[in-house]
Amino acid sequence: MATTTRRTQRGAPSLSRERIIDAAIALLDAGGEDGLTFRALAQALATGAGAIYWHVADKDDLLDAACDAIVAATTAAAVDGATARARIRAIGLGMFDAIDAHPWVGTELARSPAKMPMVRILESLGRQVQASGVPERALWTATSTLLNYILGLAGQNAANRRLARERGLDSRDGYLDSVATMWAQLDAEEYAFTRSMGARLRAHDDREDFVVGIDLILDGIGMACPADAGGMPAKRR
Amino acid sequence: MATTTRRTQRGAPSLSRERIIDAAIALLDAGGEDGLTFRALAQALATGAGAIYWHVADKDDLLDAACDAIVAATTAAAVDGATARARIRAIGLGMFDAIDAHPWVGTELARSPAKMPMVRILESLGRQVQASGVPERALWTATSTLLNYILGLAGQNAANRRLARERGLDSRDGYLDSVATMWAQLDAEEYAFTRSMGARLRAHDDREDFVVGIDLILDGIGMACPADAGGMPAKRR
DNA sequence: ACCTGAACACCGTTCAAGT
DNA sequence: ACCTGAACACCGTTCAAGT
Repeated sequence: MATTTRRTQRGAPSLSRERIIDAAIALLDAGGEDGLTFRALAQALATGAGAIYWHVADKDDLLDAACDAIVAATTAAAVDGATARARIRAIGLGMFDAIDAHPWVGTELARSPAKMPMVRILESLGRQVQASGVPERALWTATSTLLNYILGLAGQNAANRRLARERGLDSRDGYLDSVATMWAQLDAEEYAFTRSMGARLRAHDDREDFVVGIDLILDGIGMACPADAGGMPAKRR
Repeated sequence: MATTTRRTQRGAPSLSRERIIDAAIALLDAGGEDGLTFRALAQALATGAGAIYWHVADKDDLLDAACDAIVAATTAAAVDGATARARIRAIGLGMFDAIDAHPWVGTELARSPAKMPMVRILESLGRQVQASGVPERALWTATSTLLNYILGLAGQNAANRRLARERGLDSRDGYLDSVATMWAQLDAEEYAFTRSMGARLRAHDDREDFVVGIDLILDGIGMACPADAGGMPAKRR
């Protein structure tokens, strides 16, 4: 930020929790989870490593705060949609895109349940599931199934991005290709199903498949599908 | 193993990939992901840290192999069930119990997609989804939705166990209690849904909820429910 | 109150040297 | 072929000392 220099001139504290979190996010985006180091952070902020500990408890605290900054912005933005179903899709897609832009968020979500980021997602989803008319006793199961699905996919996406980066395969296609090739070398009998999915793996669109999965769970919950006439669950897709 | 001593006496190689993996699993079970260290491993095997690198590429390789040993045993054991639906439940529960016994497996699965452990689960699930009569074009989505749900829950369970351990809360109840207490302190309006789920959180049974989630997804897939007369998807639970 | 930066106790990994 | 263990290049975290 250009304002930082001026602020420092005036003698106001040069460091703040917010500046530290912003710098941490920048490092994480640039270099993945390995990119965030107290030494790198200190250098980026032109300070000593120890100074950071005045504003932040430890690395876990910093990671949580960075993750929460992304998740809070995402859940706050995902409010569009005419129906509850559409709004649930929007929340899911918001998380998908956020993790696409910041893969480390997917890893961090898997590491820190029961913290604020998770509560935000739970609250957003739960409200919409409730609004859709799911009966009281099914609310918890329905919402946590959705949440676990989203988290599972988030973790996988994050890990895939990390592996692609480590192997120097920048393009998503190159990475999927290498996985499909590995699948093709599996035993033909023992891994018949996996092998048969190779073509699908190469061709598939993560984001599209993600929404189909959400819809499938919503069907299972028994939530009315807007395309349906009578509001009964869709039978097949 | 008792035979190890004898083997060493005969001058056969004292170290093997298998022995290393077994020792790694023991360390991971005893001390979580932090418990596995090349130094601790070397000490447990009464050898030098460098010797391990003759049998194992690096820590990632070791972690993958340890994870795969657990997952392979789990998928191989989960073959029971009269219907495809029952067999899918068995696979899911097998993974649930394996991660309950070895929480680090949940973390590792989130870290290494497209490796053998994941392929094993994908294959087991996919075969049963296929056997249940899900149409060809829906196979990929149905299977990967199930897989992502299982992985998401696996990761959360693993993280919860790790946090409970770190905070010294051995009992599961104590940990859930601390989370529920945190939820109760949230803003009453902004987090109305989460707060309303506090009682459910304290009372719920992870394992039972897990199966309900699987059933819910299977309903969404449109898989026949054995309890149903006509084989149509259940409408409500 | 806030910052500095050297120091501590660890890591994973490598590698010359041994057998 | 297999093992040893010291050494290297890192970590997160602490803490006396400064302003």
